[in-house]
Amino acid sequence: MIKTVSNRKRVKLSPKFVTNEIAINCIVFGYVGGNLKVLMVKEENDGENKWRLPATFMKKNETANDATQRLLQESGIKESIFLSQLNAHCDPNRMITIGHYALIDTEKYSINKSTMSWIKISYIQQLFYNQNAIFEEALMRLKRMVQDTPIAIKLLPRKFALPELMNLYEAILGVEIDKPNLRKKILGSKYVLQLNEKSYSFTYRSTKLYTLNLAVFNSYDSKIADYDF
Amino acid sequence: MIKTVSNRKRVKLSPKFVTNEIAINCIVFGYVGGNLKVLMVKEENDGENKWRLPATFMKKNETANDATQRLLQESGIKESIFLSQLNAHCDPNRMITIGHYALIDTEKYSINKSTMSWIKISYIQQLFYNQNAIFEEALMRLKRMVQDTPIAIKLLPRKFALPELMNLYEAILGVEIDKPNLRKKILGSKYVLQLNEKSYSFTYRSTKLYTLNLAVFNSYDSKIADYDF
DNA sequence: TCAAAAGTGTTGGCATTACACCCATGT
DNA sequence: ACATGGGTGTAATGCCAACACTTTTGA
Repeated sequence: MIKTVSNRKRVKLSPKFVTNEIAINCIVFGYVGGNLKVLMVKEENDGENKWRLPATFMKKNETANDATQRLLQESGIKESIFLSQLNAHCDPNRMITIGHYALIDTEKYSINKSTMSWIKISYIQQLFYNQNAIFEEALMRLKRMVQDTPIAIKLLPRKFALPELMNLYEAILGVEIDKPNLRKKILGSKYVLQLNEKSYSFTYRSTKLYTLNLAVFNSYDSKIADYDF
Repeated sequence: MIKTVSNRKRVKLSPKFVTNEIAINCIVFGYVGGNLKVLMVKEENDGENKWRLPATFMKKNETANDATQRLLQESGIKESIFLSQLNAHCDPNRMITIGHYALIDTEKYSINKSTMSWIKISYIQQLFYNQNAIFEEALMRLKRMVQDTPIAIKLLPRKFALPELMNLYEAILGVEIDKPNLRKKILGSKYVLQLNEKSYSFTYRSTKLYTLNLAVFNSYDSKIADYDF
């Protein structure tokens, strides 16, 4: 067996090693008004209103995760469905930004800052600095997760219709979904329970309502944890 | 369309926001002597030789990727098959460590530092600080990649036998592989070309040798790029 | 009454799994 | 000669994509 170091002397940094300020930003995904949206911050710039990703800096005694939780709290989001770190992006001589992405149940929590709002992902164009790269990374990770786990259901309201879920999948993946196959997959999975109610909220048509089968869903929690990386 | 900020005033940091020193470490995987191994650094500690992951600190003008490349260079590794960032691990009040993992063609490059050596992954026990978490993360990412892409072939010597590839898969995934099914998969994929040679190097038995079909393999480069996240 | 959208059923193909088996060879 | 490990073939399975189809319902 290989013996490894259990405690090590404190490293002394020579001047050539820089220390940096650490920025945190978070791509917050939510399903709002039938659309996949991202939480953005309004910023006054030369009298014009423009948008950027929510961001903060790491404080003393905080981990990156702590700082991100704080960032969410400050926006009125007490809890997220899922939160994970993305790559750290380095802008030499400027700063290091650790990206994150979060999934939010927008039925449970509403943002409390007038400077923020939900922006449809198709509207997001050119972000400044490295924020586009981080956004793309978040979207790619969301796509991967949504294809391999049932987590998308948690983005929907507690009572939802299958066409609504299909609409969400299409928004996230950016492709058309085959309706019969999606129904088979979802209903066959036992993730959802059918309710004795019908809805007119999503479309003008009435549709059967379903709700998450928590017991079955929770048995997949360990699989969802894999998507931390 | 939403307008976004294209340039922003420099942020002034208040004293409550800390700046940190950024450590880099890298889990370097290689296939050596029929085993999956990781590059470790010998460290004198109270007269005993112990092992740790290769590490450095980010210098001025460097990105995390730059620093990792430098770390590899300093060990004699000019090029890697694959290199990707892992999560940043935060130890409050101490430092931030950005993990990386690299795959190395050990036939092409040999380490030039007497303080380093290749350690079988099954021998790696308790690492100090957060290095275990980073190691587990690297291994999980490697497993995922190896299951979904043919990259494992690139870890092998230029000429290799199928039982050797099978052995590598078993070492990485930690499970038994069904021999007939693996053969079908690999040979059916056209990733490999059969050579008119036989080998006695891997086992005492003679086996047919194969080599990577670069043209076919390269058509999957874009898929491999997905594993940056 | 008609179009659009909800909802159902059938099919074929592809990939994965399990496993039985033959063959070559080093001891 | 025989055990070990290299190498081959086949059948069962399950998943997924494609698509034809019926039913409902709001306008």
